[in-house]
Amino acid sequence: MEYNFTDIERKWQQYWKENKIYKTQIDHDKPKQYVLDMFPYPSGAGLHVGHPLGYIASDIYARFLRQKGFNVLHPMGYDAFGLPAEQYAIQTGQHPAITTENNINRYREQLDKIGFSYDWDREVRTCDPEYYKWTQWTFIQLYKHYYNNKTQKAEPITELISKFERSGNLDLDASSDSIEDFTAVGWRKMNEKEKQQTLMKYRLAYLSETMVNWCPKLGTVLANDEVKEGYSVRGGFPVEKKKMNQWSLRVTAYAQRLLDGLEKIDWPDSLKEIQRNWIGKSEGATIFFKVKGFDDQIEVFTTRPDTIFGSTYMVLAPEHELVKKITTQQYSSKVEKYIEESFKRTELERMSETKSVTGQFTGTYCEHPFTGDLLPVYVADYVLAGYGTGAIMAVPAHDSRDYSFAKKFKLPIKEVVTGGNIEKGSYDAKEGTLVDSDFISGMCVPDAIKAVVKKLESNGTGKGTVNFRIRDAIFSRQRYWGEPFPVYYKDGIPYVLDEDELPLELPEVDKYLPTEAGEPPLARAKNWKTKEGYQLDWNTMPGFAGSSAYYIRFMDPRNDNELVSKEAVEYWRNVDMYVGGAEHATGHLVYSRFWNKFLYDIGVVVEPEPFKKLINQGMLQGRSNFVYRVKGTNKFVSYNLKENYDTMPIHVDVNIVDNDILDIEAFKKWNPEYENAEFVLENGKYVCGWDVEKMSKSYHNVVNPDDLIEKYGADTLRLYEMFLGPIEQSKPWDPKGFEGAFRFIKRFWRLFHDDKGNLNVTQQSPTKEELKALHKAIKKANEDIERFAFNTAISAFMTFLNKLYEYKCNKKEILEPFLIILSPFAPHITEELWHKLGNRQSIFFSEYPEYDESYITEDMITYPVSFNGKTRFKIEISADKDAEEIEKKVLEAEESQKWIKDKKVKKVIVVPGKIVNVVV
RNA sequence: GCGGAUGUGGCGGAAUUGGUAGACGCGCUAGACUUAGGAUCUAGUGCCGCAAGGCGUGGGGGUUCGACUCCCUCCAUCCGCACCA
Repeated sequence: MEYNFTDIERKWQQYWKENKIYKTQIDHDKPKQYVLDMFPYPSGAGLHVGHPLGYIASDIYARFLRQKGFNVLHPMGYDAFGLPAEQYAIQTGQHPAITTENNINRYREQLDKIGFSYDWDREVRTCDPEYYKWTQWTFIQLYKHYYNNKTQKAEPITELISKFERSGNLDLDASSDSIEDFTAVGWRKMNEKEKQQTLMKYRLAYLSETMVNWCPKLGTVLANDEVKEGYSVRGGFPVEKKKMNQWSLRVTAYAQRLLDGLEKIDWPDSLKEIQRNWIGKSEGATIFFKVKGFDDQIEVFTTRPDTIFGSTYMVLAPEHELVKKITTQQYSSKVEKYIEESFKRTELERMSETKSVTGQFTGTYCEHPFTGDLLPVYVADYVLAGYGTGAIMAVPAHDSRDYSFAKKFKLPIKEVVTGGNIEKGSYDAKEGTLVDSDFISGMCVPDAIKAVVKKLESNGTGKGTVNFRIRDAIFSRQRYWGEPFPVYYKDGIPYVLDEDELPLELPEVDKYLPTEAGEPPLARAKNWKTKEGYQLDWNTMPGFAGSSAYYIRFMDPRNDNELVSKEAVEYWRNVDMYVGGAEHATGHLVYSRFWNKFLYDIGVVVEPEPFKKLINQGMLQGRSNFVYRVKGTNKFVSYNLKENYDTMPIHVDVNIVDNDILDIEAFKKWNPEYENAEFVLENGKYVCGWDVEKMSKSYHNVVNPDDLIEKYGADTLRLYEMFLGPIEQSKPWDPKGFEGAFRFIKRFWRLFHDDKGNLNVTQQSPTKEELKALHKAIKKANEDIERFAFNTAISAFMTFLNKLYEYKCNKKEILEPFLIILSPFAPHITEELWHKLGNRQSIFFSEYPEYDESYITEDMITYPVSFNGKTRFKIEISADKDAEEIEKKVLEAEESQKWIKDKKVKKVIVVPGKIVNVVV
């Protein structure tokens, strides 16, 4: 009898569900482990085989840890707000809640078939009011806090107010928008509106008029991480800059802590590096340059204060606030024209024209703070408004961009650091000696930097500064399908709702489109007002709002009184193992770290970092097949004959190709165009070409997990996905290799049965050899699961199974532990056999077998003997022999003579237990 | 341009600390059972060579008794960032 996986898998999935095998509760007697997958956005396309890769890995890990005695939290939910459901709603009028619900049900069905060990009682959906109540709650807390740089944490805005009342903002060091100094008297003189406007500049969630990424096609603004190379990540639509009044989160306040925290977490280096670049810390100096003829100063940021004596002109970004003010009459029309043109150019054009430099002289000059020389001030869009101060001191000799600008506008180039050739190009390296630089001449670059900063600070013309590239996250979206802001407007001033009014539920609208006036969809909602009649905010929150704290909510998902109870958060603390794709490096993984740090500051969570260890699963690529059509005909040539014809390759559905042999009949039916196709065969077969590509419908190489489960079963799918290779690597899906995993499952089943399909397991005591094989497998499985190397663990199981066939072993004492160590990988077949052997409880309540070293140690060791590093023969030597005896044995051996012959033995290296190397 | 990663049979990959390179699986070859098999089992399978033997972890160089592993250098591929001052 063959293994009937369909019935057996269904049976146990049912059993696990009914008996709530995976239900998890706080248990103070057991150590906890929190194993989490990045929860999916439930798309309409369903899961393909690449999707569950990480879920399978974490599931194996979670099951393993349970058997090792840990209390494991392993939940799953849905990141359910988002654009695709809303776009679909715009097209069809179907409410996004319905689309989302349908997609979730489909996902759930697919997930269930794979046999995951999630505690579904903890499921959360970000679009559920019970859930987003706490997203809104956190927003309110962000609104009610500011960041105190002195204490390096978020503090209540009420404390800020009392500081203002005491001494204005004079001795305050807080993260804020640019703001003028005011005294306590000044504060008291402000009216309500002015006070609110002032506070807004300090809040961690704040409303401000800023340059945003506006995507007209999506009708919304986007955060920086949602834009890539001038296009929206979702949808790929062009994005432009626009000034708008928007909510933002003051992520920049946490920049240093976000950077420092990376040191303490176990994440892939590449991912940490991406975050470091994103945060973009650079140390340097801000320097003030007096503008001649004005009271104003231009503040610049530079990482190379040492090159200050090489500065020959100044540049302001077109958006810089001083540009208009300081431009002389003579140049004003030219400057205005330049600014206008540069605004017209989209980000995209600006980027594609990297090489050509543009700019315009303003007619004004600045004074050099040390020499008093006059430097011309230009406006040019190679200087970005959003970075540093939006102004630079140009040092053409030591900055390649300044160099090409200087060349174009015939500005002087003055070398101040040795090592380059300024005739040919700029010398940007931080190595060399300062020259022609007054008090720093003769110093090396690092010393010169320090000396200049010191001087700037002592004469008040500048100071040492740290600058970050990371920007505050824009938090408003002009879309329907997201969390409404718990915000209303009174006399044009925003206020947040009381916490007991949450959740503020998403209202119904007649259309999911902006209004005629261009207002967001929520402006369509009837009576979108507080009970006092104040207008509620029309924006909704972005995708990362709901995903920033879902791992916290999983700890206590049904708590209606708080985001998470003290008891739950103190027990589960944070995620021990987080598995997901690297594409979230600058989005979700930055925001949730920020969100967590804020919640940490206000005492909601107890760990400064949300995800202790993180593993990125690689992508599963598709393996595409091709047929070769003779150009201009309906004739197809087999792969190895195609050189004789003028052909073009055409993607063919991988489902009608087996082992690269085309099913010709299926091909004819596949597309009516090919119904009468002719074929040039080799050996009576049509051989297809192949290539590894992205898995995509248009390449006809998508593999669907449901089809595979139907044909081979979930255990085979799980096993094969893990066997393919290291989890973090991208690798192609080989449909043929899949059958190897299936063979293993079938062979495993047969080990327990006789030819007639009856259970056939004996009570005999195992031999030494059998025990050795078992304990080797236990050891290997243990080590490999711990380092997430599931592919090698599976090959150890295969080796073990091969051994048992060799020994013809069907002894319970060996097979039962084998079931347990295989069960995290193949839960269904092992559960079935476990029960067949007479066990009553689920195999997942059994204890992981203990590995015993004594079974593995060998009496005899086979030493490879090499001569000059080349292995020549092997020799068996008793394990208790010491190096001297081994050397003697080896040299006496007959085979040795052949390699020594007349040569002299110079040296013999013996590594006991490993190898022998003879140098002749 | 900057930063990171990866290069091992026909293919996916293994070698955890410098110690038998190619485990395990796919594919392939031959055979057994079979009406048949795309089921199962047995044997073989890095390359060259009849063999002895030689060559072999992207290329070149180095350290070492010994290098996929460490160092230098070059090449290729992938990913991230990109006028970031």
